[in-house]
Amino acid sequence: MLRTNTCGELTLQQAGTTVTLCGWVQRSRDLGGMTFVDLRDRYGITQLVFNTDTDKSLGDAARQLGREYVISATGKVAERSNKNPKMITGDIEIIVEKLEILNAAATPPFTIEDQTDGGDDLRMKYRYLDLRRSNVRSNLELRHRLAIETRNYLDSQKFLEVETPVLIKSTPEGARDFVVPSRMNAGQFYALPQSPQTFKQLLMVAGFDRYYQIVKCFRDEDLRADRQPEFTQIDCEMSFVTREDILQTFERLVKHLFQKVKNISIDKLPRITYAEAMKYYGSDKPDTRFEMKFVYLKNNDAEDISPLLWSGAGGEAFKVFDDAEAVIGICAKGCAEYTRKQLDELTEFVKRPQIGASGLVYARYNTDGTLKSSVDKFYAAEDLQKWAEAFGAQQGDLILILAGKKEKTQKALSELRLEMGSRLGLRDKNKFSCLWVVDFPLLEYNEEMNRWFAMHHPFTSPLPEDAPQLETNPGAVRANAYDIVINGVEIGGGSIRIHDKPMQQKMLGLLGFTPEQAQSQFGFLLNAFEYGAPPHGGIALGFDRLCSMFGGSDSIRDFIAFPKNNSGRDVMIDAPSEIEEEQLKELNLKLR
RNA sequence: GGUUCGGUAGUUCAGCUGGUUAGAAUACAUGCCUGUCACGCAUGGGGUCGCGGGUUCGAGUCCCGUCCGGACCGCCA
Repeated sequence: MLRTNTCGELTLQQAGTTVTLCGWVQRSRDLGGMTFVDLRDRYGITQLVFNTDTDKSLGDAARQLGREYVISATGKVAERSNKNPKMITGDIEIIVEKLEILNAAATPPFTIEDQTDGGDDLRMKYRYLDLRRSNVRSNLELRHRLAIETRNYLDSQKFLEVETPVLIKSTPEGARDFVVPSRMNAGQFYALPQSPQTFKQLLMVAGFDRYYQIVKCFRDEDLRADRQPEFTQIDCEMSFVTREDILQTFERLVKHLFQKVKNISIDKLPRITYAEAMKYYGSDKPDTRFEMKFVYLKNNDAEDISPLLWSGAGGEAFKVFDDAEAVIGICAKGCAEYTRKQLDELTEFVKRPQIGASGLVYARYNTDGTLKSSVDKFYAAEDLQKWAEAFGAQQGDLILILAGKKEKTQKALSELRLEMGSRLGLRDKNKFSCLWVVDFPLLEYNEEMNRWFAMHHPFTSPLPEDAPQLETNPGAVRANAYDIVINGVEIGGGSIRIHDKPMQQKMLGLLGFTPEQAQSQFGFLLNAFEYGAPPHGGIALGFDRLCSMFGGSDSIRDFIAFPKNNSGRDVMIDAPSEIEEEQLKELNLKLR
């Protein structure tokens, strides 16, 4: 060993002993007669002292040290005359007797500090320097902790970790596949898995009973702050279970992780249906750290919500509301004081093309009890009063209303709800609100493609009570599927799978596969179902998202050692890149 | 494929309505300094204003194109 100790562990207890530390020069402070050097490794920072009086040449050598030099220093641990309470090793310092430069370093392009001066692009290009920063390192330590605790829990529940192949077969459903040409099979391609879905089901057929894998998955789609082309899932599957068993097993996993990693106790996870989520939050992944549920003033296609609109205070009709399929609003507590400018900002917000509302109606419930709205011209005071009641609004609150096509309005209002939540400081990164969303629709109709698509995936089973409707009214069939949502982020999802061949064939038929296509694409699975497939179901949790959630960040990139940028590039190694003509030839590929 | 914001010193940024020698902080270098810990003080070097074209007497600034990066929409079963 080149060292006797690390830079994060020495205290007064070791005072007087001679130690050798190795690490990187964080910073040096040259005071003329003496020089202080902060030596850093993964474990912490320890101060080295050089005194010219004691050893002139050693003092001069210390002055020559640049940032990020790799050095070895031997000396006595001594109590400091000026202690630094901010440092773990702040009580001691090393009076250096021997200094060795193990490797000099060029000046780094950005500062290796918690608050670095480097931008994202530069940090990614020199990611190995970025990873030296303690906050990035602690993100990866958190990731490690979560992986360990996940394995501990699943192991305790008799789950077996089994590796599944990475070179598999391309399928037309779902996301775009990454594709790998096969040299030995000219003109043929492997695909990288979007998830080990079919393999884990085959493991159930094989009788493995409980499987998990912390596994890389690949999707060739555009990136986001929370989406990488290669990402990691906690992938799980269980046999002989009901939905209830799975929800409880993984609810306990989530509680275990919060308890062990963050020391937070989580209550029983509430469950809401997809229909309720859409109705009250306009989203299938509601952020339930705050209420602010939708209130419907009008909803043409629901009988349970009576219209709360009476148009024509001044004999004039408000066409926007009269023509709308739905008129929905939220109540922002204590926002009646919003200025014209703030309201204009909100209007701009909902009118952005990404959200696409055509306008925003507001009503202030003033502290004097009067109601002032942007549609006073069309509605009498008593109408507004009825709205306020419907919203449960109190004096000082602000009601914000959108109108239009129902689904679009729900979606837009969902964005506005989140925006208001943020403005009101209701989305605290240190608070966690988890829930299950259940009973998703099994199928979605795609108008462009003119056919049904699986909302989850083609192996999801319908709810037994809805299955008879598969032929007659596929759109109404609910799936035996569930998502786990934390703070408005979809952390994971799964379902009870189809485990018999006729149902799977029917499902693939609904999705537009001919029997021949079904056989050629998924024959291995259909055949396996003939040989005693147990009832089974499972879930997959987005591990990167889980890490960023626990770390209180919106971006998963800081929780991945070597992430890709927005265009799917690794700017450090400069991938993807062109390949040699020779390689192309071997692979039987020709570029256009 | 689309919307939007940005690209100026090693780095992070400022740069007004187009106008004289493009600034700050930090980093770096040199010197001084014996208890610093974001040490301090002084001095200094450092710029293809992403790239190409246009408008103009004059462009970092305006226009067009292009490249790169960020956020978002589409997409992501």
